[in-house]
Amino acid sequence: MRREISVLVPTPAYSRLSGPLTYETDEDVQPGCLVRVPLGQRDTLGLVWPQPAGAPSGPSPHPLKAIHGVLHGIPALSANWLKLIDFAASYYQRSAGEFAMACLPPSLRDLSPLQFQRKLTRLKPAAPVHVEIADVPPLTPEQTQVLTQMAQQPGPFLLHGNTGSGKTEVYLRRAAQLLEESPQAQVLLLVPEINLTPQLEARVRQRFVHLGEAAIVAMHSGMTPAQRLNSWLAAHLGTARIVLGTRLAVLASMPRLALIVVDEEHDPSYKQQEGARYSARDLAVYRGQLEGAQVLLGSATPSLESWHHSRAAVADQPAPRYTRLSMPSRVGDSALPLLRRVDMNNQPRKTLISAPLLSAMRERLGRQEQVLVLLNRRGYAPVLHCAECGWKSECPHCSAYRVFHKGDRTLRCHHCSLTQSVPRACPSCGNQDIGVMGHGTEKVEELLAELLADMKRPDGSPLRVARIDADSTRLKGELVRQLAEVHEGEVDVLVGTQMVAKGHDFRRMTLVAALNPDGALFSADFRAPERLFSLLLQAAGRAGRDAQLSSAQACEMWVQTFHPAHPLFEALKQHDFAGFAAQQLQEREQAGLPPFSFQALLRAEARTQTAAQDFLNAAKALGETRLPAGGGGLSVYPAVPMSMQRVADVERAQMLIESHSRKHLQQFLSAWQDDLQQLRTQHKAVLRWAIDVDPLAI
DNA sequence: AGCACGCCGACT
DNA sequence: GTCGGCGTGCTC
Repeated sequence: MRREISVLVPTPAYSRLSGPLTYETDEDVQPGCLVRVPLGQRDTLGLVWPQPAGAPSGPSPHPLKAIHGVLHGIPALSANWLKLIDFAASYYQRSAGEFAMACLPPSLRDLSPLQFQRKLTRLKPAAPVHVEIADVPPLTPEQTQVLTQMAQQPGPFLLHGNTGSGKTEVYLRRAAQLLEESPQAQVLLLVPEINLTPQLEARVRQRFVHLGEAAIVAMHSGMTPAQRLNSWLAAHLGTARIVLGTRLAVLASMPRLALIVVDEEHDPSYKQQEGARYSARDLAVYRGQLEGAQVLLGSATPSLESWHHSRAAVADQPAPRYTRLSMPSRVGDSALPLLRRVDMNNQPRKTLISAPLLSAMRERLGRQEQVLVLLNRRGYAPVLHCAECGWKSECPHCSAYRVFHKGDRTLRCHHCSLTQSVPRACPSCGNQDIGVMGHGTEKVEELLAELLADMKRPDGSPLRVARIDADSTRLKGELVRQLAEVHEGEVDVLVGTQMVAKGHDFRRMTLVAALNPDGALFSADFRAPERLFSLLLQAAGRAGRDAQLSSAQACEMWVQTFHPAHPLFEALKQHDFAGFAAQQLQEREQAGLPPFSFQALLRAEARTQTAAQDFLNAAKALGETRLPAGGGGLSVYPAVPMSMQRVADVERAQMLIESHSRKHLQQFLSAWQDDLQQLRTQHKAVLRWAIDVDPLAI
């Protein structure tokens, strides 16, 4: 019997084909089935979508094409999963087809029904094994308390636990409980960056070894297409009981999902920064509610959004959305690091490493302890400049300076990757004597090697200063190798960007220093203080995880600053996240910023800044006719250049839309899409545009 | 986005 | 005479 079915195909919203397409078929295909369909000259993957309610069953305006085939052998994607895609696509203003196809494994797109069949027959079944699980640490009273609450309440939960308080153990225990309760239950464990946490995967595998090797799968963008397909199938078929993945895993098909854990929930990498700009943390909360799975967000420094959503209940106010759980103590009672501030106003101008910090470092190193030095700027010097004529190493294609890398004597643009060798003389006036301005990690590494040249290790060899940043870890496997060196004590001083502050525990590290964190104190980005606090507290948490250290060796976090009395540092000194958050939230509330308002950005890219802004302002004009009189609590701000205005010769501009009501913002944005489509024909100079809902940086 | 069609410059 | 540049337009 010939039937008409709706099918999602991979077409971006701006291709004028935003909705599902209609095809004919003889087969009995249900929503959620994967099919091959003809699309123009192509043969492409499609996802059968529920027929729109009250579908006009009259004759279609155009002759319909028949589907090419069905990918048999797996259950259809669940109604809940389709609903998740539908919600996510509409919330983040993308077409459902684009969203759905983007979260299916890429290699699925290239398989014919026959190839797909063959693939399925080669899958490994799950094989539980009978083994004793070793090394399960005893629970602390706080962990017990938190687990009891999780067993009694539905959530979602925000677990606020200091670094070292044993959050991971809570995740594992709760997962174990739920997996045991139901022999088919599945757990989704999300982490910011899987490359940084290979030891987490090892720990999960060790703890759940009895489920069998196939029951635990990883899911992240670093995997090969074949690996990703295997993991996806295992999750979809229920073979995988635990999925450990990065943000893209939040959209994996898991028919028996019982628990979603979002570790380090504040981490910005949960927000996708291109294509469909979704927040995996926020989708996790929605998905948990949709599928009846418990949601646990964990962090030592929760995002202010999550913290606010877990505030104490107040009469006459809407009930908080999350249940807050707290674990303030460190396992083993190791002390929290002490904060030491160096007032840089009292140091000689242009000091990079102050005398008090250096002597503290030397003292630690003398006791064979390790030191971590943080500077958020890679390369040797951020700018090269000529004192004669004022030339600076600007990038010809971007609104940024090219950074001087001494190691390979290059000038590199960190935005468009333009790399040239360092000129011998000023390219503008020929002056031989060009100098550097500012400092990066390479310079710190070099300087520390000089300053510590007289110190020896117990075996008489010189101290080793190493650097870990995006440059030193460009080659695959380098990060893991370098971190292993630090762990083994081969390295005495580690210099790095914020990438080393995440996720790694260095047992012999007893001093962590941030050389120049002041930039974030007075930044135009209202989230900068939140990120700095989180970074510093996390970095401090790297230190002193070794409970065997005596109190005389108590760990220290050093901060060099021109604003030692800044409230952020006061709160950091007390390890007072709650105080810091309260103060920040108060400022946000007064300024009408998130989480007290909701934002979206419309971004445009064009060859000229004017073209980009013209498009945005035309969109603004059309949008404003849609606003109710008085604006309805919604503001559309004028177009402005982006803070990185030009990248690779493309000019970028953006426009902020703000509302006190998430619903109003949503309604406005979806209606506005029509205007934007219209404008496309009149603004051919605009290369690309995109809406970013809940943007992280403005 | 892909992938066609379509109309103008440098090569066997 | 063809190969190939990317401008414009369509895909149930």
